[in-house]
Amino acid sequence: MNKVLLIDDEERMLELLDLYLRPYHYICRKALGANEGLEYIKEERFDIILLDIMMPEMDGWEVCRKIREYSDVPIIMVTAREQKEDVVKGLKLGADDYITKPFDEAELVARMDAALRRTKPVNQVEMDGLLWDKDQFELSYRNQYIKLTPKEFAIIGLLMKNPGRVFSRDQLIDLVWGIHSETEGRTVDSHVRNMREKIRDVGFPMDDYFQTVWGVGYKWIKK
Amino acid sequence: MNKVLLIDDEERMLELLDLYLRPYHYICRKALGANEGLEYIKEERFDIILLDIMMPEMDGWEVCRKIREYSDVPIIMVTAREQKEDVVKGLKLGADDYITKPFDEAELVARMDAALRRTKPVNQVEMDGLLWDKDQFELSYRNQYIKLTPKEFAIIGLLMKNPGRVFSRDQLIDLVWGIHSETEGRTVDSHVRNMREKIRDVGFPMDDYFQTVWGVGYKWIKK
DNA sequence: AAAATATCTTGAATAAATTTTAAAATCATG
DNA sequence: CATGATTTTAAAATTTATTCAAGATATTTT
Repeated sequence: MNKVLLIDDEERMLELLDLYLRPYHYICRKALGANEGLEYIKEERFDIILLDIMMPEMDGWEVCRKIREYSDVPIIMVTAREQKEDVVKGLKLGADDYITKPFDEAELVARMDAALRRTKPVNQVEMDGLLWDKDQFELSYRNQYIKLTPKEFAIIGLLMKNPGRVFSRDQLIDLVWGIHSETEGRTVDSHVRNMREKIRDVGFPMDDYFQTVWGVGYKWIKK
Repeated sequence: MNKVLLIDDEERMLELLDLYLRPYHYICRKALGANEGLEYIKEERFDIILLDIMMPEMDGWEVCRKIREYSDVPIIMVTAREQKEDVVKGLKLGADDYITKPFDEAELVARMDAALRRTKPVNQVEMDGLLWDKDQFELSYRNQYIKLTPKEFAIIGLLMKNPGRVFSRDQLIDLVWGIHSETEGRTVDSHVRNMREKIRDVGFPMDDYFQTVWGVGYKWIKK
């Protein structure tokens, strides 16, 4: 879940954005106007900010500049389609991207995701109690620590970060070992075997999540 | 939305390209220099790469060659107007196109669009609720997963991607098995039979879509 | 620097699933 | 209704995955 701050002078627009984002991995706080927005920012930490450009109290660029004085939080500017040109110039002032009204829901979410991704690498993934934490080099399930080797840890991390996607053995070797590796496919199976055992041992339903895709590779199920 | 990787040794150029592309259907990741670029490629999948030719660490062609060792992602080379000649030779090394500085915004986008169109494979098709997804190696109907074998999956994918077109058994063998296959036509029937059963079982009206063209082959109906 | 330990890689045996084949039954078409 | 094409069926052949053990590498400890 990511915390979004919406800043706009129109109540209606705040409602609309909130409604759009609710079904996704975003939780909105609504600020009516620039000043209220700046207040919130001082008190609370946000993952991303959606900021209207045309506001009466203070224009969006001014707000953007103020935020940038003390924070690198990603900012996406919101503008009417017609003012596109101005924005391209304005982006140099520190915003990360912009989006035009009326919104395309998919585009909005895609741009927000992208902005987040640019600023925040994925170092943690959690799935039904199984927690992968890159910073600590630790995989754990309900507070039980699972001791993995580096290869095992990298493989499961890659899969968990990309649920649903199948990786062939060759792809895994490229991504985990590096593209110049001479290691052959069967080696992956060995690591997979050891990893499966270790993770099953702590009671995690490994087979419901980590699956062999016959003739293709392995994948982590998207729930 | 398409993910672009920009590789250049000048911060300024990265910013400029990013600004140009933002208003379009492109999201940029900026890599300062060849090594950083290669790092990103290892970690992330991109739809297209914009690669500067003149870089200190490693020249663009070298980077291009390295990428081509394991990926078919479209690559567009970026060069100063004066070095045009060299480029034409160099394109043989695996790049898809090139563009000269200073940029014409429209041309840049047009060339990128064209490169994508040429190389971007279709990885998803949907027909009346039946979804074929190559990345996930999954066929599903109304959230029911249909377990297919690799051959079955390839056959139905090919047909669904080419609705209305009839494929003879020989054509299917060439396209799915590869042109050097010795497999004979009757084998296709076997796979077709198994596939039909599996897909009917989840309630999809298979026979309305997948049809035998008597004396010729099989086709997927175009709606 | 040597020894101890852990990890990685490989090959071979076994198990599992898919692919192919062949033959019988069915079907579509003139 | 005769003919050739398709579908069905079942079993054999082949391919792919898993497991296991042992040797090679790499890392840590002494």
